Amino acid sequence: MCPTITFPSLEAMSADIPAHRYDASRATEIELKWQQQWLDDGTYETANTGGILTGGNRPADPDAGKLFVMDMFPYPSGSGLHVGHPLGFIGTDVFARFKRMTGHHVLHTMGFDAFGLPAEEHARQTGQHPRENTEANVATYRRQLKRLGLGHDQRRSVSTTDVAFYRWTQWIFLQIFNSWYDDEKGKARPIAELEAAFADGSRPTPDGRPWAELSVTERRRLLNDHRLAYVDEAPVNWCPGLGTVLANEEVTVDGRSERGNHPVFRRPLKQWMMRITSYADRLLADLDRLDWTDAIKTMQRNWIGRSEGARIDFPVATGNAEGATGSKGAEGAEETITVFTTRPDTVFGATYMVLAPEHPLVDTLTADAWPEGTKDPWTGGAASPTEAVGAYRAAAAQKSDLDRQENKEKTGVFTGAFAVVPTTGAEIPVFIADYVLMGYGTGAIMAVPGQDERDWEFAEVFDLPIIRTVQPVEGFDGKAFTGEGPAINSGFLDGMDVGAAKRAIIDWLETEGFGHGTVNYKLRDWLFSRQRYWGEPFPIVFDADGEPQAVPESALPVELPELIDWAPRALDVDSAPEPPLGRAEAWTTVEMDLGEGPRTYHRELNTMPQWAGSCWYYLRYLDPTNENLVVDPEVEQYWMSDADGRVGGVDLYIGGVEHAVLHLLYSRFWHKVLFDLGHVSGPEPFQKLFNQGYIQAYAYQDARGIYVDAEEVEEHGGAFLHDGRPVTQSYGKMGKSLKNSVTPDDMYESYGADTLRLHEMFMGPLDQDRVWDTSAVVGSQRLLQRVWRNLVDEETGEVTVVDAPASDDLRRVLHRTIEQVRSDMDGLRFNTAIAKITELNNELTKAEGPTPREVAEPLVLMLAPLVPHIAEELWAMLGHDDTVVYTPFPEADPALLVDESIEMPVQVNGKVRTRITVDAEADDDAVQAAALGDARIAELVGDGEPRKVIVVPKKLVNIVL
RNA sequence: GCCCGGGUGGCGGAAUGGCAGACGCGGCGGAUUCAAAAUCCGCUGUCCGAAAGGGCGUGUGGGUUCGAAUCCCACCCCGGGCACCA
Repeated sequence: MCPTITFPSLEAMSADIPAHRYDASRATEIELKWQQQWLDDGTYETANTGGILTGGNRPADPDAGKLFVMDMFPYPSGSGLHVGHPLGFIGTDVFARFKRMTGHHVLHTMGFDAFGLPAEEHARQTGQHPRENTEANVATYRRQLKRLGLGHDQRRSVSTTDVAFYRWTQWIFLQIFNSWYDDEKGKARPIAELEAAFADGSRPTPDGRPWAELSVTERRRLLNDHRLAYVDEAPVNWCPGLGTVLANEEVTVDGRSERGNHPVFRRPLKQWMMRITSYADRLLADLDRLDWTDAIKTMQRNWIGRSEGARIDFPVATGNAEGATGSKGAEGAEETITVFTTRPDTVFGATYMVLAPEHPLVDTLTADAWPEGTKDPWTGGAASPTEAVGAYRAAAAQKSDLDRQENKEKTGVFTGAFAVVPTTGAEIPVFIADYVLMGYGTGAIMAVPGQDERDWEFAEVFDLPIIRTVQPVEGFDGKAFTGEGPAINSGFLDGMDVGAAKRAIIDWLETEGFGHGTVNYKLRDWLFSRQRYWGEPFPIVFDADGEPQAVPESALPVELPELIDWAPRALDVDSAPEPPLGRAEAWTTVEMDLGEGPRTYHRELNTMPQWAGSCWYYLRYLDPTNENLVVDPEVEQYWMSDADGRVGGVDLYIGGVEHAVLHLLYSRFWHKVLFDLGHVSGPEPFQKLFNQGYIQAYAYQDARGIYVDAEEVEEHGGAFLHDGRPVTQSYGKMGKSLKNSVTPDDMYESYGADTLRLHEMFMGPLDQDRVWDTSAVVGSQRLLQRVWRNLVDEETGEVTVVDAPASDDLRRVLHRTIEQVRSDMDGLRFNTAIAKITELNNELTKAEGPTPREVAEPLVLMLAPLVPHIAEELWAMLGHDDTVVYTPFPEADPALLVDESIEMPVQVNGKVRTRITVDAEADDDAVQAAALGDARIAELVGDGEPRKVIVVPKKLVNIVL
């Protein structure tokens, strides 16, 4: 036998690191091992209580509370995940894991929002077909998320681009299409019920003709006018840069596309709309029932923009007819201008009217010649009203939204028409001006310069009279007065306060037939079609008359045709949008029998917007394989209802604040429609919403302003150097453009996934933005190393934990830690939970001798939600053969939370001067005596009596001299 | 302009009427080491002081309170949202 010579490994020789230290390579080994184990065991598969997906885990306790924890699903861009992306994912995962350990039945999974502009734009950049591109990106995301150790039920993961998924997106579209909003009942109803009501005469047709006398096309049009999804020719946001139209919500304040920052133009176009405005009041009212932050609720409230006021009809005094005045109402006049106002009480101060340039009445009203009394500035220098109006409208149409915003000087021209103020009979001139917007209210206003700043400005420019109808407060020296005060110059309203005057004038308007109290909303109907390839096709065909008809449910899914040439064409401003699906020639027409025998129909060539899939994906998580129903009602009820009498829905939804009015509003709307139609059990999708902060990173620019690789920058005495040259520090979103990305892969290599998870949770409160600093990550790794070292011998790899009892002090620290960690985790305060765990571990480090099992095990269990892999490993090393995932979270013994004696600070005049130790049960008098008896205090108090002594039980003593 | 957040050591942050700065990063000192790394121990808001101890200190100014980072008033700065919305 040859003598064997053993060499220490190179690594051990060079680094001289103990063989069993918890370092990056050990972490990686542990992590990959447990990830495979979890997968093999189906550890994160959650059982439904009924329906199809009954396999998987569920708590033994039949009364265990359910918990549906969700992230806003990502769109898999493929341009590289950085450490900022998974912050929220880790947050939900830690919470879900904590809740599993406290006995809850937890549903947690993740899907992919893979249709829509971002995915298509990315495909465009890579030149790949969107489907290939998307599928590759989804696969990458799945791998990256798995490497993080996220406990998702993989069986429930969906992608919006799966045919099996978008089949149901189309089905929901048909539900919406086949519904109308019954204002009396305040809910959506099947369109068939409206048809029945027309047919049996219980509901008259608009023109009064019996249903039976209407032609098929007339009936169809009438019904189509009522549907919640309808085609409308309306001014839309046309974005040639993206080759598509956009929803209002997708256009930024400066009139550019939210995606890609391309200019957006208004142009009329036939498009699909969704009647979200019917739900404005409910979307607003139900916000009160949600557990969301006020910031998000406020944004939604502002977007919905409810305001109370009145509609008032102003008869038009045309040149050839006597102006209709008096008490017979506006019906007698040839034309009336209806305005919306929040201040009907100021109608006596209306001295002119303004229509939006696009207002439909403008053509009818515009006079042939300037009437008597026309002032010079009113004409815009034109020879006739027709000419002036034409020129002004042309100029207004040229203006972009940005122009309008930047230049708020008042412009306008007189139409040559006059209207009659119903309360006074006064004739006032009618103008058009672009400060009145067609998209709000009625597109027309009564101008009351005395009480409205904009009207005052206009009145000054155009030399129009100003009548105050509210008495300004003493000392008011401004122009328009918008505050509270008694009515003046207002006939029968005089002396009333604003509220009373509003009520009185509305009564009068209603009695006299000149108007009525009403509520107005800023919210517009939702533009729902896009001229893009990568989206859900509409399950709609058009008949020979061009009326849309639903594809029967049996014909779903309407599959997206494979196209070689799918890219939108580069288009100029004046070109018409051109849906790429028009290039799938064999697909565009279809032979079908929709009840009138086989006929040829044209398919809808637009696709749905990105939001379609995200509007309802959470429902599919519940029952992802159901081929007969969008979601089994029993399963839906179980996961979406709320036992605590709250509105119900997803129990915790974490995502970015950027979806405050887009996804979160659309989704609520769809959910309410599904609720009205009986497909879901509650009116709201998301009970609790939490917005995680953003991770940003430092970026560095050299003297030329060029960004340099942040990784290569070194700090020397407060100055930053790159390649020896000084650079300036700033910070912003991580990404290629700022050259400051740090990827999870970098972190896995240096520290492992558990350290990354721990660090992201430790950086600060989950809802706060924070700046990434890679050099700080080591602190989280050190914690795990110390925990490891307190339980395991680094040299031998042997567990050092002993079964001897812990000292009383250590035991108290443990139980206090358990108590605090529980409440911190429950409140998503992971940063402070980690700090408490660190303190406990520091106690172990300090203590002489090995760690007692009664501390080691709770420590591992408390860490388990945060760092599941190392926890699982240590749990196994401690001799357990079950997973930590479902092991009960430690509970504090209340008896150990109270101390026998406590230390109390003693203040003199509010400044801490000393500390005394007193019995925890000591009463206030005893504490006071002890404080006054302290030598240092006695010295400060001196001979005199303290004026007052305040004893705050168990907190402190304050002696006032 | 209006509406939300926020402002605390060199840095991330903790404390929501009761000991300001928990926990971590960074820094300084020590132990260990031939040396270094790693590890462990100690110190680390600031000023005065040898020390004991004391002064000051949570954006600014005022107020309430025995006591304020925390509550109230006014203002400044930073971030976000909305904005000719009648």
